Amino acid sequence: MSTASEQTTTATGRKARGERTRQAILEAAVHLASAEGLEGLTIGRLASELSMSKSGLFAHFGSKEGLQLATVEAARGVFIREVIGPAFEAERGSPRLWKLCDTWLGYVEGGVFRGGCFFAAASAEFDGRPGPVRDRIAAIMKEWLKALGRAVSEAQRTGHLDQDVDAAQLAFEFNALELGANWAFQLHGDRRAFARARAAILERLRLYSKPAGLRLLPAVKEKRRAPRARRGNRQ
Amino acid sequence: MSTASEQTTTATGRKARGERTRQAILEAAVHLASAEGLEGLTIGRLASELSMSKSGLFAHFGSKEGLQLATVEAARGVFIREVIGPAFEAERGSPRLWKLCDTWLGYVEGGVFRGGCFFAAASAEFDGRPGPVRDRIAAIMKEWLKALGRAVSEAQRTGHLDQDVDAAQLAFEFNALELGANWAFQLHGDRRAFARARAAILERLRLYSKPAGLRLLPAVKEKRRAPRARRGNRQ
DNA sequence: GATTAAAACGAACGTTCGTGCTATATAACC
DNA sequence: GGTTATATAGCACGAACGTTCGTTTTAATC
Repeated sequence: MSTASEQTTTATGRKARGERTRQAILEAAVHLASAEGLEGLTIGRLASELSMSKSGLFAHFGSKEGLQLATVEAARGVFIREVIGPAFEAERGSPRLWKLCDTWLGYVEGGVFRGGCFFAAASAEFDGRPGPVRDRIAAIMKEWLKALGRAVSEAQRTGHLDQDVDAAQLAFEFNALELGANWAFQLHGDRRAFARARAAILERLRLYSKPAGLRLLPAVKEKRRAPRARRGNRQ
Repeated sequence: MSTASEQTTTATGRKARGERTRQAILEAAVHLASAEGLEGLTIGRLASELSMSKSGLFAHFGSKEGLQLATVEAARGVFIREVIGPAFEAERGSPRLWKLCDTWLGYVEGGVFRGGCFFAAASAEFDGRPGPVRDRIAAIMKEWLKALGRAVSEAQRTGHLDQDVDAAQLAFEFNALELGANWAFQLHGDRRAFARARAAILERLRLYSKPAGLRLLPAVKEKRRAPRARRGNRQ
C-alpha cells in the first residue's frame, strides 16, 4: 500500500508517466508470477509481453529482487481488495468469518490470478530460499493467518462460537482447507474441491456454533452422503 | 519402481557400475529438488555437488526432462517406502487410515526430504506448465488421494466408520490438513502445525467413528481449549 | 519554441543454462 | 592380456539470464 502511493509527482501535482507504466508492469507481473513463479518471472519475458525493452523495464526496479518485492506488494494489494475488503462488509462474528473463507475460495475459483492463489504459489516456491522476498511473503501469510484467527476470536466474543475452541487451531484448519482446494484446482482442474472446502468449513462452523451463531450461517444444503455417479464431474 | 529395477546387467548378472552412480545422482537430486524445485535442480549444480562432470551426469538421462522424470520416480519410491509401506502394516480399517495420515506427517516432520514433502513442492511448481513431468506428478498425487479414499472406504466396510461419510470428501480434507501442516512448517518453521493437523484429523475420525472404530484410535489427550501463554512456542 | 529532467531504448557485458560432440578412462569378457 | 562395451570427462555451442552503459525519445516547464 505504501508503494502504491509513493508516486513521483510534478510541480502541478500530476502523476508522472513512469508511475503508470510501473503499475502496468506490476499488473502483468502479478499474473505471470502466479502462473510461472517469481523466479520464472523473467525480465525479458515480462518486457516482451508488454512490448517494451528489458532495460526500460529494469530501470523501474533496480534489480530482479526489487521487481519481485514490488510484485509481492502488488499482489498483496489485490488480495486485500478482493478478499479482505469484501469480508469486512459482513457483520462481525460468524458472518465475517464465513465470508472471509468463502471469498477466499471465490478469489481462487474466479481466476483473480492466472495461476491460482499468488501467495500459495509464492510461499511454496520461496520457503527454501532465505532473503527479503521470502521474509516478506512469510510476513504476509502470517498477517493473513492472524486475520483469520482474529475473525474466529471475534465470533467467540460475539457469542456465535463456542468459547472453548482454539482460535489459532481453527484458523490453521480453515487455511489448510483453502490451500487444499487451491491445490486440487491447480493440479487437477477439479472445481468440486471448492465445494468440498466450503462443506468442510461450514460443517466445522456448525459443530462449534452456539444457537445465536447457527442462524447466521448459510442453510445446510443436503446430507453428507457418498454420491452415486453424479453427472457432470470432471475426470 | 519400474525405473529402479531396469538395471543394465552384464552376462554374469552383476550390476553395471553406471547404475550405482545413477542411483547416487537421483538420491542427491531428490533432496535438491525438494528444496530448490525441479527447475532449480540444475545439471551443473547437481554435478558439482557430486563432484562429477556435467556431461557425465547428463549422459545418464539424455535430457533435463529425463532427469526430472527420473527424479520424480525416485521420490515416489521414497514416498512409498516411508509412508505407504508402514501404513500397510497397520490392520485394515481405522487403524490403517489413521496410520496413513500419521506417517505422512511424520515423513515431513522427520525431514525425509530436505524441503518437506517432495510432491507438495513439485505440484505447486509444475501445476501451471503442461508436459510429461506435470502429468506424472498429477498422476502420482491422484494415486495418493485414491489410496487415502480407499482407506476411508475400508474403514467404513469394516464397520469402524459411519457409512454416510463421503470417502472422497474425507480424503480431500485429510490431504488438505497434511499439506497445510507441510506449508506451515516449511514457511514458518512451525512444528506445532503437525500437532494441529493430527488433532484435526483425529477429531474428525472420532466424530464419524462407530463404537467399534473408536476403540482403535489413539486416546484423546486433552480438551480442545485456547491455550493461555504456553511456554516454548516458536516465534 | 527552447530547456531540461524523466523515461525508454539498444547494444553489450559476463554467467549460467541445457545440450551436443569427441576423446579418454574403466571394467567386464574372451 | 587384449578386446570391447560402457561410463565419464573435456570442450564448445547457442540461448537466455540479470545487469550496465550511453544514447535517444518523450513530455512537462520556462
